[in-house]
Amino acid sequence: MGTKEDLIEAAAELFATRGFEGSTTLEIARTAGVTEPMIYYHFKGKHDLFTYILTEAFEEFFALLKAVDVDASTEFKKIEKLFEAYYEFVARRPRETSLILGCCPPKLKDAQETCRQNFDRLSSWLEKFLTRCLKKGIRGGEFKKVPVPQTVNLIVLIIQTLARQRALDGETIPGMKEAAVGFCKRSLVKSF
Amino acid sequence: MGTKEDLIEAAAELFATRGFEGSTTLEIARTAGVTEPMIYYHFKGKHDLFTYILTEAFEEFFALLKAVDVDASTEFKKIEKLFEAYYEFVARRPRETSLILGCCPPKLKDAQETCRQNFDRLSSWLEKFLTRCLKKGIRGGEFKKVPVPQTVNLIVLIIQTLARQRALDGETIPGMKEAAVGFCKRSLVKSF
Amino acid sequence: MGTKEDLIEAAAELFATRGFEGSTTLEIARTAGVTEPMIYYHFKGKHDLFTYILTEAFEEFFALLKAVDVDASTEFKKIEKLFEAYYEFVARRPRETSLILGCCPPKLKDAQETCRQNFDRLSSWLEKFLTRCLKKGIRGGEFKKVPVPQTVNLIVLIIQTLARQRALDGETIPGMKEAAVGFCKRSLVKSF
Amino acid sequence: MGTKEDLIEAAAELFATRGFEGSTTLEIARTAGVTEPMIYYHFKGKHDLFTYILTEAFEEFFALLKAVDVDASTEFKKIEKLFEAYYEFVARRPRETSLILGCCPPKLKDAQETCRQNFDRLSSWLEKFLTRCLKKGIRGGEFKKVPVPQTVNLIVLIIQTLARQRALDGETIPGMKEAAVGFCKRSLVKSF
DNA sequence: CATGAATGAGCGTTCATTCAT
DNA sequence: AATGAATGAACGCTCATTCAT
Repeated sequence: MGTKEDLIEAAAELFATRGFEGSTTLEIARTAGVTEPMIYYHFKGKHDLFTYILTEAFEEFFALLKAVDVDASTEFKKIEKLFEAYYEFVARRPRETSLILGCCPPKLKDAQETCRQNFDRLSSWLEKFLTRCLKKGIRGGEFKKVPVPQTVNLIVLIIQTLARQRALDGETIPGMKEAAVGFCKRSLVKSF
Repeated sequence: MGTKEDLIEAAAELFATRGFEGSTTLEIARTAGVTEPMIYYHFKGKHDLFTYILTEAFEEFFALLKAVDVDASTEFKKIEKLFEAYYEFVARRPRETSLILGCCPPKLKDAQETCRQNFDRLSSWLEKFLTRCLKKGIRGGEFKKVPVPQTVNLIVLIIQTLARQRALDGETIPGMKEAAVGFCKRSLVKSF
Repeated sequence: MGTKEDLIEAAAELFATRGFEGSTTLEIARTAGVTEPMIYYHFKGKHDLFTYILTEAFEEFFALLKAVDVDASTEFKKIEKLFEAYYEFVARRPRETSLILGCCPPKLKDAQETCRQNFDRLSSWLEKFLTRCLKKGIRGGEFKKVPVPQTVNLIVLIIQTLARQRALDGETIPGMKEAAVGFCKRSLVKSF
Repeated sequence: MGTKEDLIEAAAELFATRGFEGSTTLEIARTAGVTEPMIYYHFKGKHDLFTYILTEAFEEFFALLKAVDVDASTEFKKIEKLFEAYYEFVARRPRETSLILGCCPPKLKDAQETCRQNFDRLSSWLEKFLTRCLKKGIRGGEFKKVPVPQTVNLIVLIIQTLARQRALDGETIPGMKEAAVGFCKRSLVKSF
């Protein structure tokens, strides 16, 4: 495999487990089996390498999410699909999930970050998607009359933390996804 | 105020906003208005200072939780009280909440950490408390028949992430606590 | 002697002989008999150390020049005094002369440099001083009718290059100052 | 044009503007539109490339100087011719003039440098040439009785610094050459 | 209690150079 | 003739920690 791929591989692993500041360029290079300057041959620097990995991960994740936003027999089915998309991504890219949902480095708080844009894009996509679901479901009599923005936030929170848990620790309690879907269903769907 | 308190104050603020690795001993000392070696006079080092702050915070938090574990008219009331205890702690110690629930420094993953013990103690306390609640509630007919360990994990997850959100960003969406309690109530309580 | 002074001493020596880019912080520290981080304890960095030395040198030099700008029996006496001021400075601070007049690092070309301001200040002072001398001398019949701005530039050039030569190589040809003064006198003064 | 010429062109430009240490092999290669290893195909290394450029420049310069050393009606005419040779070279090869007369890299101080030999050869040629001029002129009554070696050094100094000034900054003050020639003439020639 | 001064170890980064192709 | 990939060595700088006072 190419050196660049090795570097990405090594960096993803280390960033996910030790964080950005906690991983050194020397460690990354050594883990990749090359010397430090190779990082600077393939990337502009440590930060660029980090951004590259995150951007790639976000792209793949957004592609997965796109498949969620389609018609379904009920509104709750759509929410269920969202759970599945997250679980799918965790399964395929556990390390990247840690990076996206996990302990985001304090740096990402700065608005000028490229990565920050992806975070915001994800948040607003989720918000719009779930808001539409809930409103339609309530109007159509499928859902109970729940406060929309707060419930949206709750569902996002549950999905993301669940995915993060799974990415970091693995499936410690089996059947979490089904339980979470059930938990939400009981809380939302009328005839249940 | 004493120097030690100034140091704790400054360190708590910096650790909460910049993270452990992102805060330097020089910054901490300067913010506290003293010189660096004072850190080593009062504590064994940067790490010890961090541990001290976290341990103190945990103690206060555990004291708050103890008040939750008393009799209540219904099992769900107990869960509601747990929500309130978390919100109370966030209100009183927002910085410490960030430290306890927020992006925990990767170092804390090491099992030998003193802090890790507190995390585990909190987890197991919550698990035991909620497990008892749920089982009693189900047996007594108050709750629907939900899968206990998974639901326990879900409630913990919701409470903690909610508290963390509030500590980090403030009450961005008003009425989140009530919405969360309602969300859980609908999902759990039979006659609702 | 204090560490800061040792660092200044070592840095002045190295900067003068090897240039800014050619001197490393490690060399400077070792020559001063301390470790590298001491540079960063006493100065903001390598660049700041350089600026400090140059600024100090310029101050001393300007003080010397101030003594030149006084009344004298003839205009040429003033020019002679300027030669002497330069030679005095070379004798007292040979290394600093090398820095001020010698191979200025390419960086100093940037207008935003603090040092650049000193260079410009020196240039304009010399220009004004000599322009006044020459004009007065010509008007008063002491000097021949020479083209003023060009002759000013020539005298500056001679003085500075001579001083630089002396700072870098020492007095290789004896009696250079007297010869230079004579050279200019023959060229400028009428009754000679 | 061949790759080697492109490299020389690019390197001359960069060395002249940024200095030897300030120019990197990557920059040189990129400016030349080739890759770094080409430098090592055509030259022994960065240093060799520098030496090559300087040596070439010196050769051309020496050729120009040879034309100066011929008979002329007066000794001062010869000196005037020397001024013209320098100005001719500046006009034809401004970048190389910067390299030869400009802030010579500190490395060139080492005696073992190939370039150093050229510098010395130039110096001694100038010294011999001007010494002969002055002695003849004094003996023949054309020149005033000036101290020879010092005056030689002064004339060299004036010519070289003037040429350097022109190469680095352009003709900032017009008529400098004429003024310089006039300055020397008044100082040297008796019937003037 | 408190500090100014000092340091070992390490970090991200750059650079001239080399090598396999 | 030319290049992509790779590296050893060094550089400017930071940081947690220590020590003499």
